[in-house]
Amino acid sequence: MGRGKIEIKRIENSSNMQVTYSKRRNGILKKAKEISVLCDARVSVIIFASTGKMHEFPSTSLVDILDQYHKLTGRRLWDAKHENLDNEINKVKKDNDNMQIELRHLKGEDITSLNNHRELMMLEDALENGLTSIRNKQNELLRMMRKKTQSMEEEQDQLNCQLRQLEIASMNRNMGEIGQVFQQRENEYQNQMPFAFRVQPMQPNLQERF
Amino acid sequence: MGRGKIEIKRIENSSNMQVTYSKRRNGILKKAKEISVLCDARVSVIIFASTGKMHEFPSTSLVDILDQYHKLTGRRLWDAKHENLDNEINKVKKDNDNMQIELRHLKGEDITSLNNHRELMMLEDALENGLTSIRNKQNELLRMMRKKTQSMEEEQDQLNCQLRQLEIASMNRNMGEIGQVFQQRENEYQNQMPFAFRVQPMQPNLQERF
DNA sequence: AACTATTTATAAAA
DNA sequence: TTTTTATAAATAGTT
Repeated sequence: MGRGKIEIKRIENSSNMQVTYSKRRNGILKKAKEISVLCDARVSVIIFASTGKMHEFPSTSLVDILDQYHKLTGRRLWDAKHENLDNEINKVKKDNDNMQIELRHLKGEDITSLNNHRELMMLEDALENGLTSIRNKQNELLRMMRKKTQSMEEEQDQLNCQLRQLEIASMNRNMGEIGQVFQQRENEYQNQMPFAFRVQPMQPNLQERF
Repeated sequence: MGRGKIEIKRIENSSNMQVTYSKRRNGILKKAKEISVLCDARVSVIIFASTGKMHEFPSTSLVDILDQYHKLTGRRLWDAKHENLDNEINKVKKDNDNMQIELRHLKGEDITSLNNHRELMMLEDALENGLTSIRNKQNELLRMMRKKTQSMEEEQDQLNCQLRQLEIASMNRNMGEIGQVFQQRENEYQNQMPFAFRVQPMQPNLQERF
């Protein structure tokens, strides 16, 4: 279809090839669009020029087409990662379902389906064990709290005691100052007063404890 | 390009469409091959008929083409899918972990980490509820079993009764025969014997029940 | 990028 | 389906 017939072999003239490529590429994409409309077909065309540039029809939804490709041919176009993810998700989902059922059973839901005694008894045992553990734990907590409060009380006692001692010490120091004042005066008046009136420090025994 | 010009819109006549599809499909595949040779291009054409049948060019190595597609466009066709799968897997795994923890707690395991009373009490409640449900269910089962045995007993009683009746009926029939024999004899000796010795059928009231 | 002679594709018919 | 054939469409070579 042109001025002359051409052989179907690589066009060596680069610019000729470029032109032909452009024309034929448009032709194919147009025809792809046409058949998809005329015949209700799904078409994917991807063309890479030798230069590396790409053109495609349709411009989207290749994923869908590839899914269909996989379904029909059994040829898997996706990589191992995809498959792994699929497998993993299935496994995890199964685990999930099982656990959900177990949980619901433990909570006493959906047990209408359980009609054999053995299963019910196993459930009961599990629940009783759980309850025992929980109550032990609670008791333990209680004991710990009691211990804690007790030790806190002791600590407070000790602190109170220390506080009192500090107060006493402080008081004592004041007393000491007063004593010094008296001493001073005593010295001043030493020669004027007989020894019988000399003042002794108050509570001398408390000073020993400091 | 045919006997008449056609509009590019869905061909409603099914067999016409079929013919057109076949011709145009061949046309596109041929042109794909041609451009790939003429212009040293890489081409992938995949066509699905509305019936689901697939044709492609080239018949292999789509994967390579898709690799190139990815390199050129940066659009990784499976990234979106992978991401979705990743998200889903993470979500499900999280659910899984939570459920596992809940399960272990309900079973009284790993509760050392639970140090607040509120949680422990909630657990306890859940377990007690579960236990109540289970026990209710067990009671229900027990009741059903009792009912069942009761109805079975009743049925057996009834069967026994019917059996006795059959026995009685059978006996009665035998008695009847014996009675007939006596009757016969009676007839035979009727003239020789006075009426005072005539035999009456045994247990005449049992016959009424049959 | 347009033109156009020619080839090719294909619509309708068989 | 495939073939035939008249015609539309595509395009090779030219401008």
